[in-house]
Amino acid sequence: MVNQILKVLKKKPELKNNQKQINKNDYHLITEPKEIDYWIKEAEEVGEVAVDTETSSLDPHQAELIGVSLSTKIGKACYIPIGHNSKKSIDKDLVLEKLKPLLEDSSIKKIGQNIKFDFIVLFKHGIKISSMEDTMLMSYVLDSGKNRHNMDTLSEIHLNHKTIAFKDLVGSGKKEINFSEVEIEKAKDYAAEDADITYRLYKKFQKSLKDEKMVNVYETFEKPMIEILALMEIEGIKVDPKFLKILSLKFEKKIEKIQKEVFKISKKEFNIASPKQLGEILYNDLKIADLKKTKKGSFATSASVLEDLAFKGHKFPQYILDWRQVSKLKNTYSDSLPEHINFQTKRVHTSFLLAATTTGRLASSDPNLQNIPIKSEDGKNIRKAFIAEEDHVLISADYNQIEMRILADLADVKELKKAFKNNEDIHSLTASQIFNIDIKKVNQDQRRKAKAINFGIIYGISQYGLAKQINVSNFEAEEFLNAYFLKFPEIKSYMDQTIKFCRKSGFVRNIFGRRSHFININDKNFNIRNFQERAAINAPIQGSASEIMRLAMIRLDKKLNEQKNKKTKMLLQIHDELIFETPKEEAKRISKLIIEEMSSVAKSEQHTFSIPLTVDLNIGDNWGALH
DNA sequence: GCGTTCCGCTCG
DNA sequence: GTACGAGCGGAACGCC
Repeated sequence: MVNQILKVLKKKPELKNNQKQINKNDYHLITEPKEIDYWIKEAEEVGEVAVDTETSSLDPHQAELIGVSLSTKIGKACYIPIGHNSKKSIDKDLVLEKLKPLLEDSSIKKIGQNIKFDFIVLFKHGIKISSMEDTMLMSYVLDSGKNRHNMDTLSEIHLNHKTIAFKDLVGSGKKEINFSEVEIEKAKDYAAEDADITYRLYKKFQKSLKDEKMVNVYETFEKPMIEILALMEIEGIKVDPKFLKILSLKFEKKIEKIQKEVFKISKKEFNIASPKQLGEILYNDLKIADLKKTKKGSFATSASVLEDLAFKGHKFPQYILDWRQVSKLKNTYSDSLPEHINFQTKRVHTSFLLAATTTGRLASSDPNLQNIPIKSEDGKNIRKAFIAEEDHVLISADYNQIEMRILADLADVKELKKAFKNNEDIHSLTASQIFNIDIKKVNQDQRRKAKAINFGIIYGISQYGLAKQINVSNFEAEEFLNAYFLKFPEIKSYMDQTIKFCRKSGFVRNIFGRRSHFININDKNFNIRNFQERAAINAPIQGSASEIMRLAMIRLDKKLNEQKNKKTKMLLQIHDELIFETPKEEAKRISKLIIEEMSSVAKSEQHTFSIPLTVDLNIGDNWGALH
């Protein structure tokens, strides 16, 4: 709820009345290959060039190249049409032959907006762009959390200029046409503008990064990730569609069976997936529960509500929970993953988003491979569909308790640091501290509660939230927290200091200097303010962890490239875990290397941690076998 | 019909 | 009225 309010606040750049007109007289349409030479010479002289590709699809793995635009000077750009349905289009091979040396020349910077996309598209055409700069990532480093980082928004905010909308060119819905059908003159205006705007933004952001001392974050944690992630996306991962088909059928049967039981009780058929209809049945027909509503005034049928009812012995809500779980697995995973298998590579290629989170974490989409099920038995089966090629294995390596370790380092928590150095069980230690008992006498329930508190701390806990989570009274939760802060006073002080700093500055910094902005931290609305405070406490912890993983990926990429045959491929990152694919005979040797490199990030030019980073590693022929 | 929001589920 | 950070699918809604 609060989150949604904040999202609304975040959108909407406001154009000032005196909007700047960008002169388009200096936008050139290239009509024959030799005209390109002029632009290459210009790029060589200035040592940098803004580049943008136009394609037939938003999916770079199946996108056809339609055109390339270049800009070497503010206000001056060209468009090279190579895949248009028009006689004016130039021969693609000739153009790429000319552009290849420029794009691969490491002494000339190639500036793009989300240039990972262009890298992938051109890689498929035999060109490997080097020396990349990215305005999207510069913007992200400068104000993660304040704005979105797409070019239209950036142009409006920083240049006070509204760009030509892509939709105005191609239309939308059924009437949408392919970019290759767009009239070349219009395509030129649009594409040249994109390159021009990108170059303008680059110049502006370059200065801001220096002024705000954010160059290191951009250079160290963003730029090296572009190529690494692009190559991971291009590599993809093998998924067994037959296995998923069988799972879908199994889920289908299970869904039908549960549905029958549900209708037996409701005595009529309805759409179980509709919270509205379900609410009617639950509250009006069956009258199982006291009426509960969501904030918007509709019936509340969330898992926590249904779980409470199920706990009281009702069968109906438990059936609904089971139905939802299985239909989620079917709709989101077993039915949908096979549709993402690339028809040429036979593998699934996710997209890793570098500028999507407020903390510096990556996100994954189309499909999201960072939320593949693991917690339920049915869910685990989905993971078994992710497999290694023949004679290969998958390796998974994950950081152990990374966020608690960061908290220990960041807040300088003596007891925690000691425990990590001695390789103790951190939740048991916490339990022994807050319940004041010997660590050997900690029972399951005490450890469970301590674990919940440790998580809560990382999330910027409230006693109310903790009480709900571990099902104790508010009073008891408060007692636990008091005991906790008494034993770990440095944590309390970290939390207070962090909020204080954020109130004053509007942002917090993680260990490596990245900022996360919380511009509503002083909001007069209690909910919004508290929400931002919790997020501000969490951001340096979650953010530092993501930075550690970035450094590990950069080190590993370098080490793997130094290997003789370079057969081991990094495939996926799931926040604190990396997945690799490697020939069987290399697995042992490479595993050692992975553990070494990941652990060694504890000591880097960027930061020396006061605690060790330990890594757990597993090998198997499918992802399901790795835990 | 099409785009956006709500609700609920998945993960770290 | 609440744990932090994400993305996706289906239903509902709102606007032609």
